[in-house]
Parts: sequence; structure tokens; C-alpha cells
Amino acid sequence: MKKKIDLIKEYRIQKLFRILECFEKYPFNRDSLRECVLELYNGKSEKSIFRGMVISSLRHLGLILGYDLDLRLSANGNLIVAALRKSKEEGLRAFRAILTEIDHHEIMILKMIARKNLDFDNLKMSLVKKIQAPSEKQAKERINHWVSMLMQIGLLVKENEKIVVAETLLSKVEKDLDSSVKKDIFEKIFFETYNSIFKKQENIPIVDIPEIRTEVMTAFYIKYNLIVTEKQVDDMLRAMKFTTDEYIISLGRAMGAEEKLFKYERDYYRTISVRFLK
DNA sequence: CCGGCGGTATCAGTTTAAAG
DNA sequence: CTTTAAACTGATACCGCCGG
Repeated sequence: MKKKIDLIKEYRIQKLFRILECFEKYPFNRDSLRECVLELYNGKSEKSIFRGMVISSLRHLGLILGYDLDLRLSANGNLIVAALRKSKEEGLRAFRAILTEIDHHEIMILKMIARKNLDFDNLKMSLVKKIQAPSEKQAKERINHWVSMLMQIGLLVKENEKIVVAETLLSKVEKDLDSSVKKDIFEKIFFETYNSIFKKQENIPIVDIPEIRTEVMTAFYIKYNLIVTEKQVDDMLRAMKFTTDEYIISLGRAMGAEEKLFKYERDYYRTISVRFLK
């Protein structure tokens, strides 16, 4: 069974950073957003750049949500921008965590490379054979782009003619991806965040999960300098007790097919609500 | 001559505008 | 108001120009 890899058309990370900043500036504002993005490509056409490259790449990477007028950052996309505000290196750290998480779960290039000891070209060829794509040319393009992104974030390094995994860096990333040390703080931040959104929306207790993900992740990052991805939020939320003598958490279903729903047991949910008993 | 950037053709759905 | 046409949107595969 060959793996499927999406084609990331825009894979230059510095460019993606600037695009994400446009999304942060103009959520739900397609016109300004499009203008902001096209400025980065000095006036190229919206069809090829905005629709053909930017939107599809960011969606494949899970960094944006919504269609036409509703385009906006996902929680992961927002985390990158928040980190970027601190420094470029921090932005890379966030991006690295998110990309590595995708790689570990879907593509596994890093694991494949760690096992082999091939030169660059042979390595790429062996990867190309393992993925499913419409043509060999397409497979090559996909692998090239993913490998390039892993190099840009520093997880793959050229060493003479060989290519190796930067183990020290990878272990740092894996620390960022490990939620076991964050569980204790999670409940505290989750309830604080819930309450602040609850107040913000004038005491309406039903909170959108994509929104609370964003806020929880930002709080973790700003207050504790900890990277928490969407997946980690979902994992830690699933691990919580939903019913105690202090509170009851309930989940709300989505109306139709939507993106990035919260999976709990066998179903997908869109909203969350907490009733405090004391 | 090669490859990367990004242009293009195309498609299936939608949405909007124009025409009747 | 209803029908018809045009434009828009997101996505995909493949192509071609240009710089090194």
C-alpha cells in the first residue's frame, strides 16, 4: 500500500511565513487577503498564485480553515504566526513541530531516512517508489518538495553527498511534540480559556472547538513558551474526565461536513460546553 | 541543458448577473 | 419571477520560460 502525499506547491518556508501573516491580518476578508498575498508575488495573477498555489498548499498543511469569504488561520497556522512574532527562529520551531507531526503520522520520510544510508539521489528514488501519485514525475515533485521543506527547517542535513537526519534537533522537536509533561497545566489553561471565551461571547456557554484550540495553544505558548499543536490539544482534551463532581463537559455535533472537527470516541464534534457544578 | 517557479488548461460545483 | 449565461472558486496535473 503506497502512501499518498499531497503536492505542496508553495513550499518555500520564508514565503509561507509572510503568507501566514497576511492570513492573520485579514481573516474573513478575502479581498484584502488576496491583495496582501499577491503583493508577495509582485502582482502575479490570483488564479495561479492565490487559488492555484497558496490556498491549496496551506490547506494541505492544515494551516488554514474555511472557503471563499471565510478563509482564516487554523489553530496550527495561528501558532506559527504567534511564534513568528517573537522571532524567526521561534517561527521555525513551531513550523518544525507541525511538519514533523504530519510526517510522523502520514508520510514518515524522517523514519524512512533514518533507516537507510543512501546518497541523496538514491534516497529520493527510494522514496518516490513508496508513494502513490498520478505519474512518476508527480511523485518526484511531491517528494522533492517535502524533502526540501524538511531541509529548510533543518531536520534533514546534507553531509557530503549523503543526507542525514539532524538527531539533536529532532529530539528537541519531539520534546515539543510530547504532551505528557503538559497535561497538568492543560486543565488549568483549558478552563481559564473556556471562561474567557464564555465572557467574551456574553455568557453563551457553547464554544467553538477550533476557537478554543487556538486560544489554548496561544496561552501555552505565550505564558509557558511551550509548543502545543492541535493534535496535542485534542489528545489532552480526550484524556480529561468529562464528568466529575465539579463540572460536566458536553460536546455538540456539527451540522454538516466541516473541517478539523474534534474526534471523540466514534463521532466528530464541533462545539464544547462546560457546566460548573460549584 | 536542467530544474524551479509559477503559468495554464481543465473540471466540477457554486454563485452572481443578465435576459426573457 | 424564472431561466440562461457568465463568472468565480478550489483543486489538480502538466507544461514552459528563464536563469544559472
